[in-house]
Amino acid sequence: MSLAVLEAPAAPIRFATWQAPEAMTPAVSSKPRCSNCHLRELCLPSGMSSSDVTRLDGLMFTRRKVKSAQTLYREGERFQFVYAVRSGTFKSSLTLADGREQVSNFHIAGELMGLDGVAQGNHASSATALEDAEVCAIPYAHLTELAAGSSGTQHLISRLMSREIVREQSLMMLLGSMNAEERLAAFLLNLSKRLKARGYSASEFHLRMTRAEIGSYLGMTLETVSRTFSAFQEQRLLEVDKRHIRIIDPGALARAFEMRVH
Amino acid sequence: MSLAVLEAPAAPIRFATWQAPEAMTPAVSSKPRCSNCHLRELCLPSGMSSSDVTRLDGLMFTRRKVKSAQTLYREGERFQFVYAVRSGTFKSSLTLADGREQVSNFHIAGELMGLDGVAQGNHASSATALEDAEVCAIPYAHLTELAAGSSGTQHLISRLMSREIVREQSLMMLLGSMNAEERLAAFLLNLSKRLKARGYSASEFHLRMTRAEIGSYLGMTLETVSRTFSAFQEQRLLEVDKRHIRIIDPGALARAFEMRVH
DNA sequence: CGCATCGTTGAGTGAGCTCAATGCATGTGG
DNA sequence: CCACATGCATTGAGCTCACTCAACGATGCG
Repeated sequence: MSLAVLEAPAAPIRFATWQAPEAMTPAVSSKPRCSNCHLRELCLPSGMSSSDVTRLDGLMFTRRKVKSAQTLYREGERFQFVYAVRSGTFKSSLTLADGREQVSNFHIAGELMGLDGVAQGNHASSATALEDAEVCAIPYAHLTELAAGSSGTQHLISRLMSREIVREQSLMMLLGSMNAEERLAAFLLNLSKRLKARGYSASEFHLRMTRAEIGSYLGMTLETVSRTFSAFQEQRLLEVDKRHIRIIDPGALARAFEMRVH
Repeated sequence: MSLAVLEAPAAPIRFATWQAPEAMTPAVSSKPRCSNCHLRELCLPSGMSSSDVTRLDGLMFTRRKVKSAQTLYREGERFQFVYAVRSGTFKSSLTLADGREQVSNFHIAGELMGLDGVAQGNHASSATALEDAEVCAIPYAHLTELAAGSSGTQHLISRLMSREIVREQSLMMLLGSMNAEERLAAFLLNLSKRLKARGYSASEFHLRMTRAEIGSYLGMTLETVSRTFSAFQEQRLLEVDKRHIRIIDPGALARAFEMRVH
């Protein structure tokens, strides 16, 4: 890959009209629908009117199981599908020249992956399952077809992308102006909120990623991640047992970086 | 502001249909058009077919002059317009709790600002002119109206947003895995490329931002920026006189970080 | 069982931070 | 026109946080 901040403007790209699902995607018994999905409040239809969600049911997409450590797509591959996580956890990552990987995001149920591929028509990052997972593979060309006849769907796509821009801006802020404790605190509180929104405990959870992956995401080494976990435990903010985390004092954890970010 | 990585999913947002331009935007003699703008290859119409650009001429927008140090919009303000830079330089920034600002981008002629506002309906960052400047203020609601009748315009918006996502991913990579010299080299080469694409010299230019702003953007202190400039000068990679930069050895500058990013 | 992966912890180091002094350019008011 | 203030950049000195290198234990898989 090459650093996008160094790239010249992109060449024109046209997306083909969507056609029949490919052989690689396993056949499903009955057509899956967004409107009766238990993740509809969090996922693609989030914030849509019910009539728009009904329209979204016209969307042809397939479910796909992904085993732990398998990749859903790799950077540079042709961009065809946007993926919504149904279950499991994914990481998005880029590979640096020296072989190290840079993790750019983690995705849990109800979250979308692959929108970075729209820009160039190729995926800008790779997506790897951190545990056995299932996704909805949504043909992007078909999604835009649908959007052509529905301003609700059109706004939806724009909003999802803009949200991604805002999210990354925050992460840049984190990487640009926080120390190790603040970074890890922000990461844990963010994960906690997302899990809570999905009906899981906000205070106790299991990390699906290694210390190295957390470190890569937060711009620090795995040793520093480990030491910072230990430090939080000594301060009685957390209980840490390998990947099992219990947040004892969320307030103090929040204060760790609310000094910098209001 | 609050860190978006900590936020729960957004509430539904509807954009009003665009109406007449507001009193705050000065009247213009004749309706400005994209199709005969000298920046059309770089700006909004970039990569569009000529028929789509003709369609884009239906877009009602106004020109607006901005004095140095004036803000175009502030974080939290209602998002109404997307801005295209016609001349001058802008910075996008967020304000941290301790009063420090975090610069998230610099914008020069032909570049867009404000797309981060789509997500929440409010601007997620502020835009400040670093020199006297002029922008095209494009009503976003009107842009989406236009997109509803044109898949080319619709793709354009998606692609521009996706490009922004990819750009920020690169910056995250920079902030997460590069040292001071690599960061400054990447910044200078990026600026050089963008200036070259606009017909300016790639090797000699004037920085419109302070050392503090560069430092904030790159995640380092102004002193380290200054020292790194001096180091590059000693290595005969640059000639630096305050804000005037001459790149002597672009190859060596590129090698400074091509070791990490291919 | 043996090997690989993952996590923890220690010791030492250094890149980049903070604090501080100084110089230069520009603007302003008397 | 001078005196003074202000903003920006440079440079030095010292320190510290997070990095590198290393050892070691635990876990899990083929």
